[in-house]
Amino acid sequence: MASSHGKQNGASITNVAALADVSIATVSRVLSGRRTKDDDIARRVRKAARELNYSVNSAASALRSDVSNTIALSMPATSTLMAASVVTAISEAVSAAHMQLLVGIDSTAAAQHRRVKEFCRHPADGIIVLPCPHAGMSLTRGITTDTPIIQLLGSTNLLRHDWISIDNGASIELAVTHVVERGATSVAYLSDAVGSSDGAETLLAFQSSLNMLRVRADSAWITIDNGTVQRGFADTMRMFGGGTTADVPEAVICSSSDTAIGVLIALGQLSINVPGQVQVVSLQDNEAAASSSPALTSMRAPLQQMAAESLRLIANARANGTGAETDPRLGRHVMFPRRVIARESTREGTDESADA
Amino acid sequence: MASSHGKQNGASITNVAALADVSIATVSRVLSGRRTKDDDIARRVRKAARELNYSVNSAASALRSDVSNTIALSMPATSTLMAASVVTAISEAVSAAHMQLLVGIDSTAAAQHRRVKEFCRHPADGIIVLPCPHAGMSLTRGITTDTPIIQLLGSTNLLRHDWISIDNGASIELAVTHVVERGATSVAYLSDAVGSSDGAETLLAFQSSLNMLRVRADSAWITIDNGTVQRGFADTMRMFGGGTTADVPEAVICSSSDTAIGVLIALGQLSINVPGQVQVVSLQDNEAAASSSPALTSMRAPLQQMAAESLRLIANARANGTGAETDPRLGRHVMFPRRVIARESTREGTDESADA
DNA sequence: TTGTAAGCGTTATCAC
DNA sequence: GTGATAACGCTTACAA
Repeated sequence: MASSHGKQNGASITNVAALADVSIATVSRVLSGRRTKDDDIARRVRKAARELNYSVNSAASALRSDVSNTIALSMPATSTLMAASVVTAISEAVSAAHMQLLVGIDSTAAAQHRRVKEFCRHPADGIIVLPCPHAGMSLTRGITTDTPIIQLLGSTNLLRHDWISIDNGASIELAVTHVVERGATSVAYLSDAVGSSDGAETLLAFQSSLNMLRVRADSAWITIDNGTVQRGFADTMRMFGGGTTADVPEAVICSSSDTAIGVLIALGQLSINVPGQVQVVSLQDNEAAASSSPALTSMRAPLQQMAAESLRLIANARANGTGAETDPRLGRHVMFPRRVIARESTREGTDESADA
Repeated sequence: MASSHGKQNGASITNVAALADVSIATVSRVLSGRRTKDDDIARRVRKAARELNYSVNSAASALRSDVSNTIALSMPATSTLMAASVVTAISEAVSAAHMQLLVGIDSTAAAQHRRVKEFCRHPADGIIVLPCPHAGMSLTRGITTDTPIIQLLGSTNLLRHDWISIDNGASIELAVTHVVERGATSVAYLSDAVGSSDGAETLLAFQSSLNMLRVRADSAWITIDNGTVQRGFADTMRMFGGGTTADVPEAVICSSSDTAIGVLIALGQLSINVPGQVQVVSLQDNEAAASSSPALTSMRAPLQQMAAESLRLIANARANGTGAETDPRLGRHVMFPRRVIARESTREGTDESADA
């Protein structure tokens, strides 16, 4: 073998053991925390490891112990911000647990099926699956494995495993509550029908929130269309452009931030003050929301929490054996509501949410 | 150890060898393609592997051969679409090469430095680094490794390794050419000054394009501001809202799609036809661009090509030994211009770019 | 071409 | 608690 390609790093456990004058078994125990005492031996080992710039060879460790310290993530190829934020959140949680993150991105359900199968084979301690938009129930069909699998997001429990998702109903209820607490007595809802079942669920919950919170919504104020800026602009011009005597809502809730920004622009054009005369909220935060003027109050899924919960479920499954063996249920279903990021487009209220 | 946790998959190379009635060495050779003949033995081995649902244990393979078939990607925590698309492109290229992708996301230059150092230790055959926005030259300081490292994007060669980036100058020249070919003789440019050195480079190239292509641009048509929808709306109202006799450009080029969408809305409000009276182009595609009306012509970096080139450079470096040893230069620098995705906001021209 | 056998660096087992 | 030693599953000289 050419000299150009050798060990990446000269130090192995043997060198550390020699320098610390102990056996390799002791080094392994000290460095993996299986030896609790913090005596002279432990210090010597740690010092030697530091001096040699040693870190364990994960391949050897994985081979011997069957623990790879690796989480695998399978997700679709959407270029949506949500997806990017999910990866970031999971990466941070995985790093915090001193693990590595393996990512596979596929644009079809079939490719994702192959990917998950591949992940099951060997190198992952746990698998997180964000199902492709139109994936069927067959995502894990024919796959039998001891590797814990959890589904993140998606509209239905496709995998028959643990499932972490967003509570759409609770989310919009929080949005309506937010504007009502700030004085609104009537609300419009510009729905984005894209995620069909999600959209329907949200719309239903919106209507029940109206009753619960005694808020009025004219049927012309509830529209279903795409999530573009222009749609928000056009809907607002139609709703609010009818002269001073027209009946208009005191708050507008939009599925997408783009739509909400269209609303803001139209209201600005009509010289209607936000949040003074009308409050505006988006159910889904994006980068533009924070930099619009007025800055847009919007909602965001607690992805850090969801990522942490994913790892917790995986760790549990590994500790207890596969969930399906010890637990006859399909799998736990944990739902998180989105949280309100209060910005300038709604009135200041009693609470103050921090804007990350 | 509890029975719940054993081998992920019962089949190992020994089982395959037994079933195919050959030695494990032969199995290894057949399955790794080191044995070219396709005779009865090869078929028996492949059949046995298939029947046992066998796939190599990557940990064992990596341990023995020092080849992990893994590419590591370090990137910042931007939630921008560009970042998401980069990961997708790299993931696809890596999968096509039958490798795995390890991802680490960090929000500070220091964390990224640690990450790259960690990646260098063991489990990666090559490392792709997207530098944090404000990373200094110290990203790989103190890191010595045989693992090939390449920098993707970023404004300067921070790593002193091979570097793949976007040709901003060529990109805007292509944008100007695009509208000029379609009849524009005067152009406005709504610049986004965020990426300071990128922005400056682009602005400079814009101005030299004007001379080269004999296009006019009033100094009031070149503005530098944020990349929001509202900025595009406001700038357009100012430029075009001055009555019918005002001097207005025949094309508007925007750094960001959001800004361009603001331009479209304002022009619609002013009843100015797009692309008939004014063409609009964005230098950076996003999801909203395709769904606006009229659909927005915009530019997109050829990320698939850039990802493939990254892997090619890594493979080269591995084959030739570390670049720095055999090649005294800092590293190759490969630049790709963005490509025009022609949509409705510019007139139909001679060529027709496909919209992926 | 094929089989035999020696490792790769680590963790688990078993004596002490 | 510590140290010797045997695995883990694979690739690769080397011998046949």
